[in-house]
Amino acid sequence: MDLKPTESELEILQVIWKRGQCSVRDVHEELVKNKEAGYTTTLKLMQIMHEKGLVERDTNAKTHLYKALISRERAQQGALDKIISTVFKGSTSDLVIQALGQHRASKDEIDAIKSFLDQFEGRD
Amino acid sequence: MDLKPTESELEILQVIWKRGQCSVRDVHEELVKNKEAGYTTTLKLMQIMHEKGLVERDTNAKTHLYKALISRERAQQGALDKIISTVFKGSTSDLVIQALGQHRASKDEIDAIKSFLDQFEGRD
DNA sequence: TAATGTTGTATAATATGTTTTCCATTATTG
DNA sequence: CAATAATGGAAAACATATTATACAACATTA
Repeated sequence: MDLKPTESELEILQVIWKRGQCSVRDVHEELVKNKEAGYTTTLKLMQIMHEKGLVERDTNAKTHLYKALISRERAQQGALDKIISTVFKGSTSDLVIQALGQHRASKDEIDAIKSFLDQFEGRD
Repeated sequence: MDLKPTESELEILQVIWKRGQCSVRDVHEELVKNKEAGYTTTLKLMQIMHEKGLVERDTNAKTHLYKALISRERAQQGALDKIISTVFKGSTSDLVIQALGQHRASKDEIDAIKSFLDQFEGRD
């Protein structure tokens, strides 16, 4: 299984991840809030995603319901792996530092990350 | 200016960033260490990158010399912005935590990140 | 100096992958 | 059954990647 969603497929996955289970129309309504898109375009993409095994669907009712077969976490990791190797010379800490440096995190975020880091302390 | 390098363009930029100034052959020799590629393919890609304004070139000598017009940092930020919005719901700290969680950073890396975070402390 | 080989760039054609649209068909339900 | 909504397939429209071929510059040497 390849399981590497394209750009548009990710937009659709976003919606499915958020709502859990969606009809094509559900997804489409959500997408058009942010961009132009024809209904059949959304439909077609979801069909393709089904062929690729990115989503499954329940065809019992008239309106088919789609669910994600790839987790948000896995897609996140895939995206991270890709950019770490293509622009960050393989260095995760470079990525982390660049992300934090630009973003100017809030105190809460910083604390969340610090306490997350504490988990690892004394483990090596 | 759009300035969003494709996958292959990034591979080429890697080499240029590392060496500073390159002929097509320089880049090509480096690329073929890691993958199959025809010389004219590399040439064509670099020509396209020139058209897009990703690189500039000095055509005085017979062998043209290319330099990057986009910095590694900017490409990194662009890549980060993209995946933060497409898979991380806009949350930078989610990205950081996911990156660290998977990667199992070394103590040195953790310390580097912590001290980096300390810079921000008390700034909000 | 004319012929030849080498190395480089340019261009055109082709292949591949993604996104989008159109339309005929099928299924559901009022 | 008719109206409505969804599906599936074909194909156009794009973007990206690859390859083949042509041509220019230059050095070498017979």
